[in-house]
Amino acid sequence: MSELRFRTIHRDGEVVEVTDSEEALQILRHSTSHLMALAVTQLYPEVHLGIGPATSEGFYYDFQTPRRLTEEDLETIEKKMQELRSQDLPFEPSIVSKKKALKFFKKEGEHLKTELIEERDGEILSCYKLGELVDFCTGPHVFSTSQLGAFKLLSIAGSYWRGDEKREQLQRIYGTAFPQEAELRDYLDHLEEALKRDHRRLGKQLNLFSVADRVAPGLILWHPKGAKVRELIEGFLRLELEKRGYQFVYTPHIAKSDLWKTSGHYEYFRENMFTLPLDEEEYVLKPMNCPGHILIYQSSKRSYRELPVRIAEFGTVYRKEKSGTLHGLLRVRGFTQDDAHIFCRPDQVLDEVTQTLDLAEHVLKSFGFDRLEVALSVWDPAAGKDYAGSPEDWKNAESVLVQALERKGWSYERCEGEAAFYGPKIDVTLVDTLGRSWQLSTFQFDFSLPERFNLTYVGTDSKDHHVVMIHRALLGSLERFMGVLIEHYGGAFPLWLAPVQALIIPISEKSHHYALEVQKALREAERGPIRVETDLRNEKVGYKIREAQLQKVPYMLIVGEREAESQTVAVRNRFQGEQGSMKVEELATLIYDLVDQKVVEEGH
RNA sequence: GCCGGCGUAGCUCAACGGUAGAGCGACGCAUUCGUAAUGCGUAGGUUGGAGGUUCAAUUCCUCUCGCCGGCUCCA
Repeated sequence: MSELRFRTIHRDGEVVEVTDSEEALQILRHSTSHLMALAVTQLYPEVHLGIGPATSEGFYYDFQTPRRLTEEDLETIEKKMQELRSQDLPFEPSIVSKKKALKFFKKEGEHLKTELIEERDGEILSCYKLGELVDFCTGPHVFSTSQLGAFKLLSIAGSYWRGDEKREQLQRIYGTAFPQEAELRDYLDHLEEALKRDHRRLGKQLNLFSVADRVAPGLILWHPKGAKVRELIEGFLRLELEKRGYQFVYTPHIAKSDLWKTSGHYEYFRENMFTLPLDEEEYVLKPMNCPGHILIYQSSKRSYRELPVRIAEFGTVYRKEKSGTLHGLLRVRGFTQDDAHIFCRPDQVLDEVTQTLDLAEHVLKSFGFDRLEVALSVWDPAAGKDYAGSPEDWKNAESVLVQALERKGWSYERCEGEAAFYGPKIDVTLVDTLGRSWQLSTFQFDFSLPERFNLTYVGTDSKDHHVVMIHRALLGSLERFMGVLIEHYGGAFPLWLAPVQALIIPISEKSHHYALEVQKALREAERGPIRVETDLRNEKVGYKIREAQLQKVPYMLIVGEREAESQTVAVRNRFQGEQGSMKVEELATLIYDLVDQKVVEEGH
């Protein structure tokens, strides 16, 4: 981003030189949104204005529109904007009394603006006039439209007024703006690049998974290659968890609704649950794994000596998500959580939480993720919500989470009122290539379920005590994680996760026999099978290589008569190209080393 | 769920009231080839589904299913 600084006009008419580029960019975008609003009101006089802020990627403006605008209208609006910009219109601030402002906007029929002004404290407020458009706005703005940079309108979408789905729906026009034309072009290129990495597109191209109309929306068919990657992810996790004392279980996919009544899900999570009638009974397709794990915990009397008990499951759950929210692998109706529940004594909680954060960090780093954001969600005692657990419980739990975060040295954002009703939590999110945040790891206290199921252990005093329960997931859901992983690597999985690690390419039929020998040797290698396939099709080498490249296979092993003669393979790396010939055992060793270290090669 | 857009061969896309087409892929034949596409041929479609308007619908209208961009919600 270029150094950006310019003079702005503030609400009281003061002229200020903005030197912070980030702030200047925000002002530029906000001012561009006003220009758009002016263009829209000129073209379609019947529209009413909502709000039009700058965002991290650009800007938008919400309009109430009697005639529905479509994508085709964007071009017209953009042209109008260009035209208006060239008139060098000034942004003119004014301070007016609330009373006068209300009178003005009421007269204009701007009921949305009126609503915002009415809720505003104070007797005076500011407006900005651009052309004939007067907007209630605190500014600041650029001086005049000639200061605006390059802009482009991107999309049009619905949005609820004030983000409330019970209120009317407006039309939102998204756009972006940059100081320089070249920066805008770079941004548009970036969007296109992101599109190429879209996991839905790559899922199809690399034959990893699909979603079939005839099955249902939001339910994933994992094809052999996608299933292989998932299996590798699960295998790695299982190993790491078992090392740390987790015990794996399996629990049924359906259970009588009574169980969900006890857990409280039937009451609080009902609209998200699939229910099935069965004879006189009603069954529920499990939306969560906790009740099953709890019943396993409860299957015997637990002594303080055996705590903590850590019960883990790759548990597949089903949730009735709203149809409009479904999105490839990232938002689905059936998904598998890498779920676990820790049952422990109060004095063990801090260590457990800290260890779990350690584990999360280790696991996420192993997959090549290091740009993470951490949020601590706590209650808002003032919200008057129906929280489970006592104020002391909440205070203690929060202090444990904070201590654990401090031990890790993680910076985090404290989100008041964001906790679930049953306990505070730490969430780890990852920002994907399209700039969207996806929650992966979560660590949640639960004050509700131990109560509802009366979960106890026998203490040293031989009396029953309530156990502390923590829900935790590291990858969140395997579906979502797979989606994030695909986009992160643009489909070129690191060697240890690649569904096919090497493709053997015989030069002609004459080398088929040797190719299959190499395949056998690698599949039956001493340190474990290497995932290798052979392309025996009647095609030229170049053709097979091109396809392997497009399939992002880490190694291509070209074999012809020379290689058969010397018992070698000609190695080609998907990023570095030709690597020369080596003995089959040498190649196997190379692969094992890279896999053991979970190396992420250059070129991603 | 809501608002807007879009559904044509396995995939990517043409045709937009007048007999549905291309490239890639698949299959067959020839070729036996050295690091990102060998040539020729063949098959493949109730244009997502149902109804309607019309002499005639892939094209226009209604409903429905699905997908896409957002909003709300969320792993």
